[in-house]
This record gives sequence, C-alpha cells and structure tokens, in this order.
Amino acid sequence: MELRHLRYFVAVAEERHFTRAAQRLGINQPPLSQQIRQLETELGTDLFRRLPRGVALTEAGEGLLEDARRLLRDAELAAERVRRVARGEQGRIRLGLINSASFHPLIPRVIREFRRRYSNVTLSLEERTTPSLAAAVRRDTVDAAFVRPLLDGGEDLHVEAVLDEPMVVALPSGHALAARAQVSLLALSLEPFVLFSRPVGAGLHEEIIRACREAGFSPRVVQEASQVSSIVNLVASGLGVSIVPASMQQMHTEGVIYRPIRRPAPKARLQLICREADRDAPQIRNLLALTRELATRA
Amino acid sequence: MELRHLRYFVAVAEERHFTRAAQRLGINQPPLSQQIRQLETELGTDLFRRLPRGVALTEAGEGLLEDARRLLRDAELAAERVRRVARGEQGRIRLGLINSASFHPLIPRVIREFRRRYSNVTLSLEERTTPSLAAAVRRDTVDAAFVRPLLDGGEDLHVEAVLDEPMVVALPSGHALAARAQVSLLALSLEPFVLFSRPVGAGLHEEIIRACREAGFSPRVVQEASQVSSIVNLVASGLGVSIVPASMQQMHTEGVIYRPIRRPAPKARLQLICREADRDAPQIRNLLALTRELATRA
DNA sequence: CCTCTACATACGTCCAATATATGGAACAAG
DNA sequence: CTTGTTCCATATATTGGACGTATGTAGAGG
Repeated sequence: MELRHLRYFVAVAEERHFTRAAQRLGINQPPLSQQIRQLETELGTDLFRRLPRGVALTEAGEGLLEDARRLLRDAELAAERVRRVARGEQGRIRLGLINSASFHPLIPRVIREFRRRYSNVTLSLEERTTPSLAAAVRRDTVDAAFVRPLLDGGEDLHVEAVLDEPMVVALPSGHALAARAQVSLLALSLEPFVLFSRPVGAGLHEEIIRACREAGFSPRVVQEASQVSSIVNLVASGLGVSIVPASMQQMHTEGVIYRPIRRPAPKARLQLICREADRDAPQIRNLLALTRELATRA
Repeated sequence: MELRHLRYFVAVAEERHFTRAAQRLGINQPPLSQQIRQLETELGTDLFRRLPRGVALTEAGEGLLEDARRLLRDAELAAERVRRVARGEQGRIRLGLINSASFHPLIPRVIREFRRRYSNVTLSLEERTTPSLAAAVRRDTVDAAFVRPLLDGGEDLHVEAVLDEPMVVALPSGHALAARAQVSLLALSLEPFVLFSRPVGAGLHEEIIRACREAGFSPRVVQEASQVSSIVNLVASGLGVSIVPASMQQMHTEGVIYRPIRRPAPKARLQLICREADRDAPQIRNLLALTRELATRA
C-alpha cells in the first residue's frame, strides 16, 4: 500500500465516479481502476460497489475513507513540520557557553534576541569549560558554543570570531598597584597569579602567558581555577592577582579592583563554534547571523 | 512522498547506515540512497548527516522519524481495520423488519444470536412496512430486511425464504365462529374484514385475497391498517374479522380469539431481502447463514 | 601512503504505472 | 426490441521510475 493508493481511493470515494475522479487526479480512468483494484486485492475486500451509474462505498470502504483522509492529512502535516524545521522556524538548538561569556553583555543579548525571533525554537543552555564544550559539539551533544580559542586545530569545527576584548588586571583591593590608573604587565612579574589551568583556559591561558613572556617574565601561578568567577573570588580573598577579560568588571566583587593594562594589552578572544557539517543547518545559520549582527552593531 | 520513502527513511534512521538498511529492506544501497535523496529534495532539507562511518539524523530527520513511524503504524492499522470489516468481525449492519416479524420467535432469536456472535458489529433495527423497507434497501439506507413477499419482482434484490407459517382467523371474542375448533374460509364470506392495504401488506395481502377467491368469495374490507398489531386491536374492538399469521397468537390481546383455518390454509411467507450486490458482504453473509441455521433448527 | 569503509554517481534493466483502444453491462429513449 | 449512451473493466502498448551493477570518492585507520 502506498499513499498513492489512498489518494486515488479518496478521489473516487468523493466523486463516487471513476472517470471524474481520474480527471481530477490528472490520469486516465483505466489506470485508476487498476490502482483501486490493486488496493482492494491487498486489503482482501472490495471498497466500492460498482453501479450502473458510478460507484458506492462498501462498508469497508466507508471505514477506510476516514482513515485514508486522516493519513493523507497527517503525511502532509509531517512534511510541513520538516519544512518548518528546515526553515529554522521550529526545532531546538543546544547552546553551550563558558562561564566568562555570560559577563559580556553581547552574549545575553544574543540569547535574548534569538529567543524572541525564533520563539518556536527551543534554546537550551549548557555552561561548561572550553575543551568540554568542544568535545560536546564534536559528539553532537551540543550544537554550538561560545568558547575561548581552542588549543587543538578544530578542523572538523567551524570557528567564528565573535569578540576581541582587552584584558585587565584584577587586584585585591588593598594592593599597592591599585593606586595606579594603569598597570604594566612587567609590574606584575613578582606577583602570585591566579589563572585558568592551561587545558581549561585554552587560548585565553596561552594569550596571558604569551603576553607576560613578551613583557619579559613568566607568571608564578599559585592557584588554578576553572571558572572566571572563581578566579575573581580568589583574587578578592587576597590569594594573588589575575588577568581577566575586561567584561569581568561587570561582576563588581567586593575586594577586587580592576585596572587597565598598558599597551600592548593581551586580548580575550571569544569564538562561536559548531560542527562544520552543521554550518548550514537553519538554527545554526540563524545563530551565526544573529551573533554577527549584534556583534557589529555593538 | 510515498509510504515507501518513509519505510526506507525509518530503516536508515534506525540502522544509521545505508548499506545495512538496504540489506534489511532487501534492496541495494544505491537505490536506497536515491530514494532518500528524493525525499530530502521534496522536503527541501537533508534528513541525514553523512559521516565517514554511517550517518546521523539531522534535526529535521529526528523530527520526521517519530512522524514516519506513527504514519506507517497508522497505515497498517487502517489496513487491518478494513480486513476486520471484510471478515465481518467489525462493522455495522442496518436491519429492517416489519411489525409482524417481531411476533415470530425466530426473528428475536436471530437478532439476539447475531448480537452475541458478532459483538463488534453494530446492529441497528428499523421497523417499517414491506414496501418502505424494500425501498430503503434499494437506496442503501437499510442493509437487509425481514419482509413479506414483494409485489414487484425485486430483481436487484436477493430474496431468501425464511418462514412459511399458516395463517389463522382472528375473531372478536364474542363471535359465533369462535365456538368452532376450526374455521373454513367460506364461513367468513359475509364477514367484514380488517386487512392490510394492498401496498403495505404486499404478498401477504395477495395471499389472503387469493385464498378467499379460491374458497369462492371476495372479502369485504371495512378497514385497512399498516401494522398487524393494529389489525388485531381493530378486531378486538369488534370492527370485523381478519386473517393473520399464526405467530400473532403470541400477542394474547383481550377480546380476540384465533382459530385455525381448514385446509388449504393461506400461508404467511416471511423473507429476508438484501441488495443483490451486497449478498457476499460479510455481515450480510453472516446474517443469511445465521437465519438459515436457526430456521432449519426450529 | 595505502587500504578499507561507506555513501554517491553513472548507467543499464525491468517492472509497474499510465495511456490508448476496446469490450461489456446497464439503463434510457425511440 | 433495438439503439444509443454511460461507465467501469479488460487488453495491449508505452514510458517513467525504481532497482541492480559497476564505479567513483572521501574520510579513517593501519
């Protein structure tokens, strides 16, 4: 049984006339008769009583008519649903983000605007570390993620630059350097550092180390953490200093003072990653476009 | 879109592998790829992400998988429903009967037994006159009916003899003939008669007139009625005598006495009619068989 | 780098859906 | 009763499309 049989059956049932039904279907009468016969054979019973003038439904036919109409409608609905998902009007997107991304106003703005524009798309959020998110995207547990630059190449991933903000120094509030309007990296050379571990911080960690090296020293790391918010809190407790994205100043943690870094300041790059294969998936496309739009506007 | 596409799609989605799915479907891999591509083209989106090892569902594909499974199951159920109706296990039958049929024990017995044996078949009853039932059967408002012999030929109808019972005389209880154990028709020649009108009584009316003619007189009809029960009541009220099927004695109406008619007594024939075209319809076949079975057993 | 795996593509084949032509049954009209 | 008309079935031809075979191609793994 194919949907064709049901389409033909419904036409004949509605017209109660093979020839007219065939015209309506855009085929000739004999093939229509054949297809109906075929359906009747498969179902093991006549669906029509052939009368001198047209046909009438048998009891079995009458029962099938309702079912056939419903099936055809359901098939059409299923196709329409797929098309809506394809157009990005419906569906779901699993978005990952690192903890520090939440602090830059762009990211909440992107999320809010996506929810507003594509209200029939379920947007779920997952906060994790950069390498964990990269792995999740690769294994198809997360569709896209805002992350720091990856340490590995990320060949199978599409990587889109989103933000490139300066980093600042985070100092315990009583610190001597807090008196200055600007801090040079070299001034921090003897300070104890609180930083991301290398795998967790990924490109951000590397950028800090690189900048320090360029300034002429290697930072002495006394404590590692896996979330910026933890780092800021550790700085507040006086454990050491840190270098964090400028947007972290939003956090307003008591006991922490931020100071700009004298040029060249290290940059905190934020990227949006997704599977290369999914780059053209509607939800991904929409998210990429929206992010670009809001990023350039800001 | 055809059900074939959905069947193929579900196979690939479940195997996550074209070649294995093709084996399961009993076809080769290239045509399967083709059919899936065709479906994807029609729906305007990819349903699978082609990976180095097998495939994965896209979001659109994931949505379609549920719908496709449901559609295929529904189609199978619809086919099964038709087959059940065809086997007479399910469905409906609209049975007509004339008033007098209810008084012969066979008819209620047939109805009761049909309901018991085919409990998933909805049996509806409609009590009307013989010509009205014949018309109803012809216009497909009623599927089968217990009636008296038709006046017209009934070529388009299947007519099955069910019962052939003797008729008896119905007399007002005070009537002189009530004293006799048996009444000859000729003894009624001067009596006022209460009878069916010719169209309503159909063959029954004709049989009575024929029998009287044979006995040598034409009955004087003073009142007509369209139901036997009315006739019996009219006899009870003293309006005249009548000739009714023997089973009417069941009615036990006060003021009416029944007496056998001396041979040759007129016969009340009861028939079961249905559309000739429907003769092989399962419900009709079952009803015919059951009626024959109970009629011969009695 | 080569091989293996797995899906895509190219092309030929064959079946089945369709078109054309004809038959046959049931009415209606004459 | 005959004739014409209507309408579905049957017969035969045609064609499109589903399928099979052979080959290409891209990625993963040794």
